[in-house]
Amino acid sequence: MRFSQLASCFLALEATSKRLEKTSRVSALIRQCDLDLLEPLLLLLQGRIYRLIDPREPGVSDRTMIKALQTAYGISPAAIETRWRKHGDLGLVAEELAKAQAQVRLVAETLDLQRVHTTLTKLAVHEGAGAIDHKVRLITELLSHADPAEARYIVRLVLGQLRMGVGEGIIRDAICWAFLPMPKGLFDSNEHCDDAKDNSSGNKTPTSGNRTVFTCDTADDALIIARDNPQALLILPDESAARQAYNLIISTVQHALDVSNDFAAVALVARTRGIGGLQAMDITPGKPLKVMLAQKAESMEKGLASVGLPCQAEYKYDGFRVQIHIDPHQEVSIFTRRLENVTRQFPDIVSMVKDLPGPLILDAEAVGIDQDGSFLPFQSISQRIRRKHRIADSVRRLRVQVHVFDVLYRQGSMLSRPFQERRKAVQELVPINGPLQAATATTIAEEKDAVAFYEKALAAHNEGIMLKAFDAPYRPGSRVGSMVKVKPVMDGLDLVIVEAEWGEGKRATWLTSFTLACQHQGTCLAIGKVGTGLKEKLDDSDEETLTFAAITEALRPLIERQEGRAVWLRPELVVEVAFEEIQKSPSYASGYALRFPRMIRLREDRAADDAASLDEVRIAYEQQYRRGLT
DNA sequence: GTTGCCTGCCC
DNA sequence: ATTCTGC
DNA sequence: GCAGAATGGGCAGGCAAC
Repeated sequence: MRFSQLASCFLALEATSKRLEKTSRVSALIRQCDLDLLEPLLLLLQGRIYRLIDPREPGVSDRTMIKALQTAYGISPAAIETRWRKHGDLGLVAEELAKAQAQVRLVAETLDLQRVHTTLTKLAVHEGAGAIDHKVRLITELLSHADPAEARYIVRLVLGQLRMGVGEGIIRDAICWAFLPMPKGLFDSNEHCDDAKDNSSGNKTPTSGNRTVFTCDTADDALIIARDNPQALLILPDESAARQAYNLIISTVQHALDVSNDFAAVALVARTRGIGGLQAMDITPGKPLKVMLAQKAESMEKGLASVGLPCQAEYKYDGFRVQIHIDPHQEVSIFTRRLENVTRQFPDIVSMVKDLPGPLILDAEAVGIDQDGSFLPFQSISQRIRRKHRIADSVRRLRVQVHVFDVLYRQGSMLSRPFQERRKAVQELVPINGPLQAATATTIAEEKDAVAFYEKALAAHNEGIMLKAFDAPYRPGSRVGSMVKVKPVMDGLDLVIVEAEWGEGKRATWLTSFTLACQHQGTCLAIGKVGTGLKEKLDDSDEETLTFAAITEALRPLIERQEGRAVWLRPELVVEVAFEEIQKSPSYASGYALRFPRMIRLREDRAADDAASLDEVRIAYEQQYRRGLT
């Protein structure tokens, strides 16, 4: 397959926000792709170079890419930054430069998909001195053969930012559309689907001919027929049944992805062994699963409404997520939320669990504790997560305590078991106290129970609580309403904007990142940046809406100097910023920084002198750890 | 030899 | 991590 | 209701620049 085919698919995907159209285009592409190219194709469609579980990384981001563009197109870094500021996307910069060069350059080899992927793979080679030069050469080599559209996507692939609105959901659905039996009549009325099919694969798609029509009474019947007849076209009694059947087929693929985290393997099984093959795929202790994520609740009331009563509440610990595996040989491995293997970094956790009855998969939070057993701030424990050297030393200095809150595998997969049952397994497996312990939890019958437990959690220096629906299955990688977090709302601070940066992607024409400062003896001391909380679109029903456009215009007259994407401002505009915590900062001039900052509103009534002073920040810093003790 | 920028990944 | 947005 | 794309601070490691 030529890389240009992928590039033109990317162009079409970028041009629409409609999910069905995206799904249709992706499915057309994977349907016509040779089976041995499925792996690179599916990776590149996701904007990845390596599989999720592959520990390799390209090691190239903005700065190295600017060097590569400099080498490839002979343009100075300053000029590249200027164009970056204009387009908000280095891929678009490359495309522009490639266009300008196309007139001078004579021949170009055509790039094929396999070659592009293989070359990108080589970015990860670590070879000490000269590594950056090597990466620059690899990128330059690809760009020298790329037409403008290809250049755009080569750059974005290297940076891991396709910005096409295509994620795992659409690729999952596309695998279904391409390789599995489908109910008739669901998307026929959607013109885009037919469109894409006709355009890119004509009438001879592997699955469109020779279809046997089956009439099914229910969605469950349809799934059975689909399993036994890979070429089936399913006729359901009505649209609702057809949709149910479709959802069942999608869930089958989702299940296979959940347990494998490997799109190419799943696509191959779908193509060669159909639904039965997908259903037979199962969790393998030792292979990581994605973790289930919690939604944030605006209040206790809304949180409880989301999970339903009665429910379970747990402390929300300020540590990091660990998925602990014991395989059939009783070998332990530990994975982070992003499926990084951190077993080597945590020998202490390995010894905590090594005598549990495997095979087993536990979901837990690891928290740092000091000599007295009180919690350490997240910054401390984070020193251990990526450590490669002097690990034994760090194990001695930074002790961890592991709070187990879920069991995903115990005598078989527990994913579809109700949470209540999984939680019972936690209690059977893990003690209440000690270095490895069950997360502190309670049953909530009504709101006042939850409030009392929440107060207790805060008094014990936790971030807040988790609320979990008793009957919910474990949904790897999803952020669903059956699991919510409730955290305190912190007071905001009024701070002055002293610098800003132009945005990227769809926010390229606005200032989108703002450096904040507090006051100290007549000068501004930086305390961090904020770049979220503002809206892209004006909300007519809300007079107070703060948009990127509005703040950009408010700041424009204050611009003193610009360089690349950076903007220096006269410190006049005051904004209210919310945050979770004030931290000691090793980098900001004030000595403090805000954890999870977000913009609340403009304070046009305030002058720079009215912004928070360093003393106020210091007081807020000291004060925050007393919360919940009163 | 030391410092500082860059990257990726925790939150 | 938080937040906003489109389907 | 969910996925995706914007954006935050700080950490270790690794390379380049000094």
